[in-house]
Amino acid sequence: MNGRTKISMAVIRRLPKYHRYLKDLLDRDIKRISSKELSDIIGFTASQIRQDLNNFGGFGQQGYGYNVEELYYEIGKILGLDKTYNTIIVGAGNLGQALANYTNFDKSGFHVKALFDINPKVFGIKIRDIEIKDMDYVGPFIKENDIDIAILCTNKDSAQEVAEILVSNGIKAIWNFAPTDLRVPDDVVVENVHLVESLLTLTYLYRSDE
Amino acid sequence: MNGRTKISMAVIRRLPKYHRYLKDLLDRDIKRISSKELSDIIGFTASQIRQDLNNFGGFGQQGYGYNVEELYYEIGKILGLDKTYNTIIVGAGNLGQALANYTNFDKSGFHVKALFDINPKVFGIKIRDIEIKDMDYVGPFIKENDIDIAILCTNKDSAQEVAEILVSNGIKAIWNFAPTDLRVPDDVVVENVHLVESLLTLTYLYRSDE
DNA sequence: TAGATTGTTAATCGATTAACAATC
DNA sequence: TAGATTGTTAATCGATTAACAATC
Repeated sequence: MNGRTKISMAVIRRLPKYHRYLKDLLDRDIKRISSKELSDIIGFTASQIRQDLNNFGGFGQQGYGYNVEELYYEIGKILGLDKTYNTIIVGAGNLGQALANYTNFDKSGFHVKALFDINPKVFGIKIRDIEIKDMDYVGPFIKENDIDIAILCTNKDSAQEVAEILVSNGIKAIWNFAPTDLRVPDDVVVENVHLVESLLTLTYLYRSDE
Repeated sequence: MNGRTKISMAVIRRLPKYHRYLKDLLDRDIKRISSKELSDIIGFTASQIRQDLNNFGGFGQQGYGYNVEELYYEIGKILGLDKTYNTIIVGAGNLGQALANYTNFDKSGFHVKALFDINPKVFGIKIRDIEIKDMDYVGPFIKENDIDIAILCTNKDSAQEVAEILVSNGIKAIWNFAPTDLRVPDDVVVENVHLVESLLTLTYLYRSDE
C-alpha cells in the first residue's frame, strides 16, 4: 500500500504507456510537452493525462507543460524502475527459453538469474549463460540470490502447485504466463499474460468486423 | 460490426475467461451451472455474468441455469472458434520462434503456415515443419495460403513498416508483440501483447505493496 | 503583464451491481 | 405447484471528460 489514496488499475495500466511515449520524446530530444500535445500522440484526452499524472503529484508547471526528462524519470520511479530486479524463469519450455533470450528486459534492469524445470534432460543447458536448474533446488536459490520476481512458464496443470512452492519460498511477485488464474496470498502480486485470451479477443474483433 | 448493439471492450475481454472456465467445467463433467455458482469460481458477480451473457442472447433457462456444454460452444462461436485460422509469424527471432513452437494454438485451430524474416541466414530453417521464408515474398504467400492473421514479432523499429506491408497485402488482423502502437486503417484489427507494459504493472504493484 | 497550461472541482458518461418480475 | 434462477430494468458506483480558477 502506498501512503496516498488508492490508484485505480485503469490508471496504473496507462503508466507504462506514458513511460514508453516519453522515452520516444526524449530520444527525439523534445524537452517539454503539454497535456494537449501528448494527447495528440498518445491518444488519451489531455484532461485524462492531467488527471492521471496528478494522482502522483504536480509534475507540470502552469503555462509551460511538463518537462519530458523529469516526467519520464518520475514515472519510471513510480513503476519501480529505480531499482533492478532479480528474476527466475520457472518452466524451461519454448516460452521460458524465449523469455530467457529476450535481452530487452535486461536493459530495463530485470536480470534472469536462472531457469528451473523438472525435466532432468535439460538441467545444465545454458541460454546465454543462464543455466537451467533442478526445480528441487529453487528454494535455496531464491534466498541466496535475492530473487524478486518469478516468471511462471509452466503448463496449466502444474502452475498452481509451482506457484505455491514459489510463494512458500518467499516470492512476492509472479509474472504468470500459464493459462490459469493462480490462487495466492494477499501479499503476493500476480500479473497475468494470458496469450490465448488475447488471441481470442483478436478473433472476436476480426470476425465481428466482417 | 455485428448486427446487435455494440458490445463494450470490457465485456469482450471477459469472454475468453468464461470460455476457459467453461472448458474446465466441461472436463469435470459438470452439466449445468447457475450464474451464482459460476460467480463463485470465476470471480465476477452473478449479476455481471447474466448481464454479459445476455448481450449475446438468452443462453440460460429460468430455474435451471446454463447448460455448460451449450454455453461453452456458444461462447466459442462468438469468439470465432467455429472456424480455423491461417496465420504467419513475421519476425523469426526468439519470440517468433517460440510462438511457432507453441502447439497450444494449433489445437484451437490456429495454424502457423510460415515464418518470415529479412535475415537470409535463417531462410529455410524449420521450426516443427514451419519454414522461415524471405519477407520479400510475404505478399504472394498471404494470397496463396489465405492467411487471416499476422503475428508481428519484429523489433519496435520495423514494426510499423512491416505492418504496412502486411496491410497492403490484405491482412486484416494483426497480433502485435512489438512494443509499439501500430497505425492501421479502420478495417484492420490489432491486438497488442505489450510484455514490457505487463511487467511494469507487476513491478508497480510489487513496489507499492511493500 | 498577457498568454498558456496546469491542477482540480464539477458534470457526464459508462460499467457494475442490485432488485425483482417473468418463467422454467 | 413451489422453488430456483434467469433476463432485464433501475440504482449505484467509478472513471472519463469538461470547465475554469490558479499560477507560471
